[in-house]
Formats: sequence, structure tokens, C-alpha cells
Amino acid sequence: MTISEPQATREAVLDAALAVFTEHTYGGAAMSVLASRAGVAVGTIYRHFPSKEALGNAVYRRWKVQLGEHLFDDADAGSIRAEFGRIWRGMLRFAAAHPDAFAFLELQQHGSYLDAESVEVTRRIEQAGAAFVVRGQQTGEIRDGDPAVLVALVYGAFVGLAATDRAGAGLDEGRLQLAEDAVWDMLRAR
Amino acid sequence: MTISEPQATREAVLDAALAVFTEHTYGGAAMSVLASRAGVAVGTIYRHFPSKEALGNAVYRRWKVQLGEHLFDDADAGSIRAEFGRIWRGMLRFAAAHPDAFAFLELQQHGSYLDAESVEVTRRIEQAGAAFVVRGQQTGEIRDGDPAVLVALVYGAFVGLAATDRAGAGLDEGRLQLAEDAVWDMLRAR
Amino acid sequence: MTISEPQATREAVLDAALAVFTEHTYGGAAMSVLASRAGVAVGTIYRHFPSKEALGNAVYRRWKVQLGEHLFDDADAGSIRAEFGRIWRGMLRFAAAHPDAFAFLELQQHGSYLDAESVEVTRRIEQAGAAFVVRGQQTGEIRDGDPAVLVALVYGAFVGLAATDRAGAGLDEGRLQLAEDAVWDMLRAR
Amino acid sequence: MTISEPQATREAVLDAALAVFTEHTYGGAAMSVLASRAGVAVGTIYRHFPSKEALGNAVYRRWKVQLGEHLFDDADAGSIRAEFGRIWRGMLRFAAAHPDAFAFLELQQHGSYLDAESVEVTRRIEQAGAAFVVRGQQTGEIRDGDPAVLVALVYGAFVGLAATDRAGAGLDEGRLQLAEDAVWDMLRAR
DNA sequence: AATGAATGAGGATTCATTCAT
DNA sequence: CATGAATGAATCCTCATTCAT
Repeated sequence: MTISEPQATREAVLDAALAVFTEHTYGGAAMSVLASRAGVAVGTIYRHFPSKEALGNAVYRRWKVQLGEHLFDDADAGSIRAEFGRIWRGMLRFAAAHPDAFAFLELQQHGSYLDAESVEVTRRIEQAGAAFVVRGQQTGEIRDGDPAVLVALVYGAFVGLAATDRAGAGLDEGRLQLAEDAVWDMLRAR
Repeated sequence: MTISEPQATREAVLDAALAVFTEHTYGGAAMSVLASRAGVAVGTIYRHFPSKEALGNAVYRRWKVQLGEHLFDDADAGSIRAEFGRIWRGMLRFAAAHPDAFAFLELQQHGSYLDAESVEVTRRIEQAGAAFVVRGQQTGEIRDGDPAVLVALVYGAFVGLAATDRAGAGLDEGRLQLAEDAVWDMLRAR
Repeated sequence: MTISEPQATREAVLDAALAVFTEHTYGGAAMSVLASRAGVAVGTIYRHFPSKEALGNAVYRRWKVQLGEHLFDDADAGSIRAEFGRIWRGMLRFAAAHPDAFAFLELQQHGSYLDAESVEVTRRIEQAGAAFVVRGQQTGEIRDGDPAVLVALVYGAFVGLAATDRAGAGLDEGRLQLAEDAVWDMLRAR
Repeated sequence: MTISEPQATREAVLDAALAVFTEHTYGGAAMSVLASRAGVAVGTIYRHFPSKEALGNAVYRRWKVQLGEHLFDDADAGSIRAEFGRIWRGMLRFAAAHPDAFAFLELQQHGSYLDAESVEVTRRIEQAGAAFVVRGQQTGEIRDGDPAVLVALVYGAFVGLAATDRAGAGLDEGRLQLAEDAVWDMLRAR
């Protein structure tokens, strides 16, 4: 019943990796820097992850999955508009609670080191988004057309908004409301 | 009637740099790969650009400026909606004509190697976008609220759309019309 | 009872550096040559010294300090002439025991890579020499005049002598006695 | 009967080479820097000297020969002491008139790029010095012993003095007289 | 499990030299 | 004769990975 030390080390490495990758880019982050940030020796990292690439993928998946859970976890309650609000504010909450993680996910989106499983995680989220759009189209609340395009537009808009925020422009309540309204108008029928 | 050699070499290097940076990331691109792609020796690159960083900035600026010219060059003719259409299709034309360049600009947006002048070029384009939004707000055609937020949403949406396209999903006429209509609905008043 | 490894590696690198710097000049010595001479990989050198410059300074200081200890370590016993003999033969012993080190010190005397601390080490030795001269001037055994000039003449003469030796001319007992006598006559009053 | 342009270019290159070699070291001096200092193109240097090494040797010989002429040119007039004075002040005049050249000669003394002819020039000067010493020994004015050793001591002392001067300590009339007297006492019999 | 010294391939950059103009 | 763009081998340094302790 001892504290699971190895698990704790693994967590420490993942946390340090997120911070260092976000700060220096995956390619620009040295394992030694990462190790000292995690408070372990370089060799120790290799006990938990077979390579830098594997570590990068582990970080990516860990957070991409969490982002997905933030968006589509609970049952659909109420109207499509209400559901959109929940999704949108879920993204907002995630980006606010884990700005490093969100920035990392965007920056590494096209990281050449991402493996099939990581890509799959990404695809699942996009599909969940598309499923929501299709549902809305069936009720007539969301405009017709390729759901993938609409998902791309909405997610892109959100990323643009988050980038603005990261760049220093504070996002107050008014701006957040403006954004949500505008994006919903992009999505909704009519 | 020969082409001025040094200038031609410089162009070849800039072209190769765009291709290789887009393919491998700025950080992941080796100067030697870049050189052989350009058909010159490594040393030759350094006769034209003092460092990899300078080369990266030159590529960034060259295309960011061109993107800007695609968007806001000609006089504003007609309604705000028409102007929006021109800007949107300008982005579309640019992304279609120079997909590498567009991808590079997005990926390197936050490249830590970008210098003050490169950042300034970016800022100027964003300001031109904001100016357009303000004009539309004054005529009542564009919804009220912080222009920077609206610009971020629109540009983000476009980037998302372009990423989808790059990922393999073809963008036919219908999808393009859908995107333009949806984004305009995000922007317009009411 | 094993020898502490890292320390041993450090020593091996310092020794190899002295040999290679002396043979090829600081500027002309490639780190790769130095590494193989030390029997380690290039990267290993950089675990012990942050840069070639730092290594050069470490070698310089290591030996300059030793030279200083050879000259001025023990208490002054007997006359000024006896003390001069001790200093002179101290230099001789040092140059004979560590010909590489002595040659290196001379050649790199004005190395532009020497940092403040290295220059300080040099200055301390010159000051010890000047202090000896002043003492001799106070007892009337050494000629009057700027001690710095006299130190420069004596040390210069010694360097010239050592260079002759290195050039191949053997220095037998007779020649050494001649040199010591001559240099003392340069120094002494009257 | 035109002005011999090529000769003038050659001179300009030799002058620039002296300056740049002294400032940056033979090894540290780039041909391109040298070229722009001389006001010619890099390629032009190679019309006059087959390689950097040849240029280095040309500079070395040009000045070493001049130094020799400063020392031993005119007929021996008067006593050995007077002749010593002439030689010593000849060195002084040379070092004062061409400090760059003197520094260069010392620094490059052991330059591995010096070829046989350059070494021969050096040897001739040392021999002239030895011949003077022998003459003095025959008249009983200079102490007995290996002339090479005495020449090394005297020349070494002079180099030490010049180094002191270059290091910033001004050499006024008093100091110069002190040095000459002291060095003569090193040389003279008794 | 953890450590951290050692490795060496690989990267950015320099520079003597060549040669077409 | 002069030019200077081009070359590519060589340099310093970094960093993912291994392995003896």
C-alpha cells in the first residue's frame, strides 16, 4: 500500500514535458532540460518512455483526450443551441484551465512525430463534432452542408480566439459573449 | 540578356527554403537539405543570408507581405458584403496558389525566431483587417464588438478550412460557398 | 578504491589539450583531434568544459599557477642573490619538467581568448616578481629603476633561452651557468 | 612608363596582411577581411600570392629582413659597447616605427606555416648577432660562453621589454636607458 | 528503478580557394 | 589583370540515447 512511486515519476515527466515542449517546441526541447524540470535524471525518462517521440505522443494524447472529454462528456441536454453553448464553453474552460496544453495541441497539430494512434484520437474528436453538427442539421437548427467544413470553421475560429488571448489581449465577458454569438450565427440555419 | 545570377540564386534559395521549412518545420530543416534542394552549396546560402534565422524571416516576410497584398490591395468597391467576398476569395486564391506558403505562415506564426520586422508585417495585416471590420460596423453591416475578436474568428475559421483542405478533403465549389456564407453570417449584423 | 572516473576524464582532457594546443596552436587545434588524443568522444569534452575557450583558459591557468608555485612558493632564505638563484632554477626546473606547458604559456600569452581570471593569474606572478626586485633594491643588491622593466627583461631573457633549447640546442651545465650569471649581472647593482 | 599598378597592389596587400595578421593572428585572419582592408577583391590576392601561406611567408620575410637591416647594416664603427648601443637602439627604432611588424614577427615566430626560406632569414639574423658577440669576446669586452646563448638572452630581453611596452606601460627615456644599461651588463665581460 | 557520464552522428557556420565573366 | 559568386571540407557544438554502477 505504498505510494505508487513509478506512477508519480511518470506524471512528473509528462507534466514537465508539456511545459518544456510548449515553451521550446517539441523539436527544440532537449531531454536533459526536460529531465531537470521533472526533477529526475535523463536515464529515468527512458525507463518510462522508450523515446522522445513516444513521450511526445503520450503528452499529445493525454491532453487531446482530456480536451475531448471536456467537449462531449455528458449527455446532450436541451436544444442544439444549448448543447453548442456547452461545447463552446467546454473548450473555453479547457483553454483557460490548461493554456499550456491547449497551445501545445495547436502547435503540434502537424508534428511529424505524431503516430497513428495520436492521429486517431484527433479524428475521434472531429467525428464527435461532426456528429453534433449532423444532429443539429436533422433538427433544422444548423445550416446544411458538409459537417466537416462547419466543424473546421468553428474549431478554427476558436483557435484564432485563443491565440488572440495568448497574445495578450484579455478576453473579458463581453468579448467571450460576442465570440460565442458570432460563432453560433456561423453555424445556425438561416 | 542573361538573368542576373546572384538574384536568381537568392530566389532559388528562398523557394527551396519555403518547401523545406514547410515539409520539415523551421527547426527540423537542415541547411544542407535546403542547399541541395536549391541546387547550391551550403556556403552559397550564407552569401545571401547571414544565418538560418535571417533566412527564416526572409521567407516569412516575403509571403506574409504577398498574402497581405492579396487581401487588401485594390480599392474598396461596392458594399461591405462585396468587399468581404473579395477579401475572402483573396485568401482562398492565395491559399490555393501557394499552399506551401500558406501552411508555412500558419505553422511559423509563433516561431520564436521571428524578428521585430516580421512581427510588424503581421501586425499591419491584422490592422487592415480590423479597419475593414470597423468600416462595416459604421455602416451597420457588421456586428458590433471588438474588431480584433472578429478578425481573429474569421481568420481562424479560414485557417481551419485551409487545414482541412490540406488534410486531403477536397474543397469543391459547394463547400467553398458554404464556408463563405457561414463566415459572413458570423460577421454580419443581426 | 577506484579512481573517481569523472575527475580522471577531466585530467585526461586537460593533458591532451596541453599537448595538442602546443603542437597546433589554440586556434589550429580541432576539438576532434583533441578528443581522440584524450581517448574520449568529442561530446565528453563538453561535459567537462562548456566551450573550447573555457578549456583553453583552464589549461592556461592550471599551468600558469603551477609555474608561479615553482617560482615563489617557499620562504625567502638567505641573500637576494641566493633567492634569485632559486627563482631562476625554479623556472628552469619547470621548463625542463613541463616543456610543453612552458611553450604553451609563452605562445598563448596574448591569446585573445584568455579571460579576466587568466589575466589575473598572470598579473599575480608578475607582481611577485616585482616584489622580489623591490626587496633587492631596498638591500642595494639589485639595480635601481622600474621593477616592471627589470622583470620583463629577466623573464624575456629566460623565455629566449628556453626557446633556444626547444629549437634543438641542448643546454648543458656550462650554458645554464653562463645564462644564470649573465642574467644576474643584468639585475644586480653596479 | 605607366605607374607599375600591379606592384602597388602587391604592396597594398602586404600592408593589409601585416595589419590584419597582427590584429587577428595568422590563423584567425580571413582572406576576405584582408582583401577588403587592402581595397581589392579576394581573387586579386591570388594573382599575387599563390596561397595564404605564401602570403604569410612573404609578410614575415619582408619585415624580418628589414629588422635585420636595422640592426646590422652599416659598418662597425668604434668600440663594441658603441656597436651594441647601435644595435640595441636599432631594435628600438624598428619596434617603435613598426610596432605591428615587430609584434607580428614575435607572434608568428613559431608559426607552423613558415617555410624553409623564412626560417633561413631568421637564422641569418641570429648569425649576425652571434658574429657580433664573437667579435666582442675576441676583444675581451663580451663575456665568454656560447654566443647563441647570449644572443638568445639579449633578444629575449628585448622582446620582453617590447611586450611590456605594447601592454601599455609607456617606455620613457629613463626606462630605456635602464634597459640598455642592464642588458649591456648582461653581455659584457666581468 | 534510478543515475548521469559517455557517446558520436548531425547541425549551423566559416573560409581558403577556384573560375566564369 | 581584376572581380566576387560559388564551393564544400572542416570547425565547434548539441543532444537523443545507452549502459555500468
